[in-house]
Amino acid sequence: MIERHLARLRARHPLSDAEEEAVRGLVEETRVVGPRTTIIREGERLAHSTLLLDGLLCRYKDLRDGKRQITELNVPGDFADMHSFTLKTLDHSMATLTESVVGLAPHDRIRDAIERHPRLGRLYWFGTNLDAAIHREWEVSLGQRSATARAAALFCEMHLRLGLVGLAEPGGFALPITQNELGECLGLTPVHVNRILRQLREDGLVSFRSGRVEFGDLARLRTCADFSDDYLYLEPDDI
Amino acid sequence: MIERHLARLRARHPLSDAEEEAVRGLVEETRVVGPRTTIIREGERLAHSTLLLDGLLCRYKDLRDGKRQITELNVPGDFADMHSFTLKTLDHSMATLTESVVGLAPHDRIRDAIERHPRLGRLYWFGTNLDAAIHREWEVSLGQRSATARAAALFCEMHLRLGLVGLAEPGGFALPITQNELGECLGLTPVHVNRILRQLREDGLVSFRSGRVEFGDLARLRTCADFSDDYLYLEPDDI
DNA sequence: CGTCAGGTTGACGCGGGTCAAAATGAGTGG
DNA sequence: CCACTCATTTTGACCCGCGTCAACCTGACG
Repeated sequence: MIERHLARLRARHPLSDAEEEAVRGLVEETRVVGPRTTIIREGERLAHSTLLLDGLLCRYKDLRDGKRQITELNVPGDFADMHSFTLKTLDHSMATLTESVVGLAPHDRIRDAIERHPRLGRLYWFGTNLDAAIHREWEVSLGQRSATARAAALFCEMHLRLGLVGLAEPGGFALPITQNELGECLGLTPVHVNRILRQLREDGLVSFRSGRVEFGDLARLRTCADFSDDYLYLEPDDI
Repeated sequence: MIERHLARLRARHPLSDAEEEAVRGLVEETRVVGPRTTIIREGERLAHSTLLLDGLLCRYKDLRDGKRQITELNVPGDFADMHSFTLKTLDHSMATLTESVVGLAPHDRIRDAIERHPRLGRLYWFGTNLDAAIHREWEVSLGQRSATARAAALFCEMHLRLGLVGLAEPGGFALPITQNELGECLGLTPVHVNRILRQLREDGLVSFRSGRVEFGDLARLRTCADFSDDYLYLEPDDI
């Protein structure tokens, strides 16, 4: 199942055989985790990074008043917390949204692989910088976009990211999360999420129903979100 | 002026003499840039990273309707766009807020230094992961905090980050930006920024006037913001 | 003294939050 | 197959934080 991770790496940067071999050697152990389970708690000391092989994860931060903000979603193929390699402890928690399969990659294995293959280090560094770019785009959504545009932008993003690992079709994709969880991504209450989903559906832009996103008019949806995919760095490049 | 950068690195991780020497060799050229000047435009291809030696920078993204969201502020000592080392092109623009002095570090010098000193690579990787942590905290602010709490949280963050490089006093610090720019950080209109600043001032928590932040009651301000400094990773650690 | 950027204030409107209740639908056990 | 439970979705009524619009004030600078 590590193929998805390799596919995602290769989509942007070619991999040598030796690099591929090194990547395959990173995962020490795989685990199956049930849905809605916190797997890493804010502040916990970590000696491994988590590769998402299948399922859906989120990063989130809790607030005093019981609310939480989801700061990113992770799709299969993502090294969900490669940043713990240098941070040692995370400023946020991580939880599964659906049942997931994760691979554990000990930090010392990562360090060895990187020292032997410096370019691999740059590729994984790129990966964490991509996470930061996604965070920035979410900041733009949360700070400037209307509720409707925020939802539209999220659907556009997830469509492309899931597409990279073969988990999206041209007309839609599975996103098995609740409207409440969608609200925690978008900084909205579940009630208002429900209202804007209805509006997007009635306008024929996109429908979100029983865990699936189905596009009605992708072009108009992109316009509604003022969406540009630049921040996802889909184009291959030297590194 | 690179001392501030070295001080910031050393505050979290000890540096060997060889590493320090390598850092000193990164900057090829320094430039003075006037206030409110865009120095890197979204999408531009970059062959160097920018070290902020003095002044204040911001990263921002423009929207179709003319608004913009500032996604992070950079303080002296920050490698403002180390992420361009792996991304090659940025998903956002960068501009000075005040007159600034920047050092240009060519990517090939960075690559050499890192291959010779792998730990230095991890230190700079840590730096970009810290940026991502700051982005996440801003997502929390933008998504969940009230306007007042957002401003309070930003003042707390900048106090600590500027303090790390000796640019803050216990009771306040210089933050020479306009209320409009503050609004672009917080996702608020300048009018509303003005109102909440008045409220924070009248409540005796903090005052923001003619480019300076003066704390009235730091403890209550932290409570008001639900602020925790964990995400700034102030504690030294092995890497 | 004029100009102009930025700060300040007030009146008013709207997007999204809050509260409450009902509808739906996926289990689960009898 | 039905009855029951519980999470989730849906809808309506109402409210408030923040945006909008517009005017005026302040201070730096020529």
